[in-house]
Amino acid sequence: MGRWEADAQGRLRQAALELFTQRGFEQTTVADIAERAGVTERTFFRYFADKREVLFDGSSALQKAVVEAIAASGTSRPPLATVVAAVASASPIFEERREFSRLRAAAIAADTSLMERELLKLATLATAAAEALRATGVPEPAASLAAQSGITVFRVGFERWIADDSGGSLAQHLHDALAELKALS
Amino acid sequence: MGRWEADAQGRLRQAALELFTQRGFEQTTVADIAERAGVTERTFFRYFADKREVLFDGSSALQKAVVEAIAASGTSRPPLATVVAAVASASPIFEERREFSRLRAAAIAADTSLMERELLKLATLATAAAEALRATGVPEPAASLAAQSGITVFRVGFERWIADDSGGSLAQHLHDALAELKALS
DNA sequence: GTCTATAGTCCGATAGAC
DNA sequence: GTCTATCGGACTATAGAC
Repeated sequence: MGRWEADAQGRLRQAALELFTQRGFEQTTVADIAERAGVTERTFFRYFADKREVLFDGSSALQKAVVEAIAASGTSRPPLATVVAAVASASPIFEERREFSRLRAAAIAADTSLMERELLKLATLATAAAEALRATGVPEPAASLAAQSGITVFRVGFERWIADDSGGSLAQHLHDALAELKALS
Repeated sequence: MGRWEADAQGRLRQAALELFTQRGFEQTTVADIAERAGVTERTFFRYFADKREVLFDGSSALQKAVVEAIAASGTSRPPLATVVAAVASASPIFEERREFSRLRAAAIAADTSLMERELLKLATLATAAAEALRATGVPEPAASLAAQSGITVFRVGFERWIADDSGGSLAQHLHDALAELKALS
């Protein structure tokens, strides 16, 4: 064991979420976060490219899971159902951390610049999903439309899961949102 | 007329697009833009809340047009078709400025932080469209799903219109993208 | 680990239009 | 005089350079 406490990255993430929740994103400086985590400002920027990124370092794992699920799904289902099923297969990532997910979503909803970053991550996820669909033989523009619509289902289903106090699962809310979207056409 | 050249805001917008196109968003400072427009940095921030916003001050006009078109459309059509028709009715905003639209889209595609702002504006537009749909009696979650899917159709149709050198109209590309999305379900 | 450029805010000052 | 647009300078935090 070294001179420093272990898992500086995890402590920074936790400190940031607490401070953003208490006093808001703008009222929190990187120096505040670093101090609470017991490191210097410089160390914060070693782990996170910018101040917002501290709430988003899990998004690459989600993207990896979704892309792999699409690649493994074959061509049996229609592409929109494939994308939603891929997201649903990754839903334990959120179900296991419901309170964290709730606090994180509240912090993002309260700050416009965090919302921008959230939308960028979701758009990047949609682009990766579209590429995975094309690799299974889905042509454009169907691949992009299915991928972006699948992410729309995720956004709406996720929002309702966060707001649902009756214990419904994220997977169930995703399923319901997909059915609603299909009913629109 | 006065001491100053007229339309400082328009000159700033034009100067910004030229500089972003030539050397990129990050390599352009606000001082550069202000200098080219013949004003000071301080004046730039009187017109635009931040450096990115200089490319987005038309978005409120688009949102107003879309919301009014939805409100005027009644309940005859299904909600997804209503949203796409509302966006299509605003398409002259872009058709009349195709070269500007193309340069602006290229600048946004080349810079991540401009893409974040673009996504935020589109999400805000979708939220406003959903509220307009609810006002015509469409319940949730159908209103949010139809609004976000309508914006997805806009994104895909717009991208193909920009890339289309054969003279197809934006309205036609929106119509085609909607048909493709319906075929996915 | 220090140093610096840029974004963005705040206060006030000034010059012309009406 | 009042209103509006511009300008000047000091200031903080982010973020990258050295």
